[in-house]
Amino acid sequence: MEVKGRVSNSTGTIVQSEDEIDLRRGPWTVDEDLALINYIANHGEGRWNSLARSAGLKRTGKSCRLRWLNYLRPDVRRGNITLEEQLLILELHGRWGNRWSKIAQYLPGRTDNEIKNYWRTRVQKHAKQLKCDVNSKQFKDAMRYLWMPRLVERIQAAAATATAGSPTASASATTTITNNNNTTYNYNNNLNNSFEVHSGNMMLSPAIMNNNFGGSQSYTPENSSTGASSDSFGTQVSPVSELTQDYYNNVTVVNSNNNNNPNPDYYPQVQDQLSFLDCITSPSGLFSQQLDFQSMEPNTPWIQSNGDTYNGFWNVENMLLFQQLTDNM
DNA sequence: AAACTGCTCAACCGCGTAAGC
DNA sequence: GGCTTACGCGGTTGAGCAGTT
Repeated sequence: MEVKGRVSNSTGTIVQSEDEIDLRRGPWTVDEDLALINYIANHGEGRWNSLARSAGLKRTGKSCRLRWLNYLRPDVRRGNITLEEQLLILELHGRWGNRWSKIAQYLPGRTDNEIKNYWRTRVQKHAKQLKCDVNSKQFKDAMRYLWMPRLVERIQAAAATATAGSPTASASATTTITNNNNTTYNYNNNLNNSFEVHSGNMMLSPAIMNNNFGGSQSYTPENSSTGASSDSFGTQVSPVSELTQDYYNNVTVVNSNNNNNPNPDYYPQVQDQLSFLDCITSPSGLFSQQLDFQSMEPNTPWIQSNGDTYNGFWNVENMLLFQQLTDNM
């Protein structure tokens, strides 16, 4: 797809500025991705307009920035949104609304775009099914009193299953992924480090969850609820992720600092960082409004047997619960 | 097998704001 | 203070895919 950049002058005549000649739009090609990755590896990011020109990309700086931040960054995390992430998104959206980038700060590796898409496609869909506005009190209460407690239950269950079922593995273990072309990628280098960093910075890291829910094992990639959930981090690799991974494994963009963070700039310490323990237990915590997860009756199935949280939630039973909830208000 | 429908998500757009001159 | 440029954010679009009829 290639479009010529065109603008109209004061008389309405279509003119073509030098900068807009051959300006490309639409999906990025592998070559473009490589050019961008290569350029940023050598020169760093920022100054996106000049970067686009210098890298020989016929793209706007804006487009380059978006492609890098949302897709090509080595630490961008792909795959399904995990249960912990779902819970966090629901809670943080309740707190901040559509402040996607702010919410994304608490989900390392996730982009604001991804969270926004998640909210629009999954959460808003259920509001639509319930015939109420996503910002209505009814729907917010349904999320708070039905959806979120069930998510916590699922997270606990996943943690318990992982504790019982899998031997503790070394955090430095290699994760090997083989794609359809039988190309193998070992996640024991930078990305594995970045994964550990993710777990360390993650507000709802499995370690935290275990601590809060009675688990005692230390966190490892294998026993993480990330792995136990339907999420496929580490098992679902997009072509471009492979490209980036391959590039970073073989062409080498090595971060040598000792904190294992490949690029600390991506995850600045959030000033008012939340404590999940506080969220659950503190009277001033996020979930403090008469919400007691531990005493919630797990009477209604939260998920279907296929593990699909969303499709299984708004079943008849929960719809009735929702009805009762709204009737009592 | 073809047509249709719904969903997902990458990419674009417009706007507000910060920074630099 | 005003202008320009760059950046970042949130809203929206549309291509591609999967599922259904």
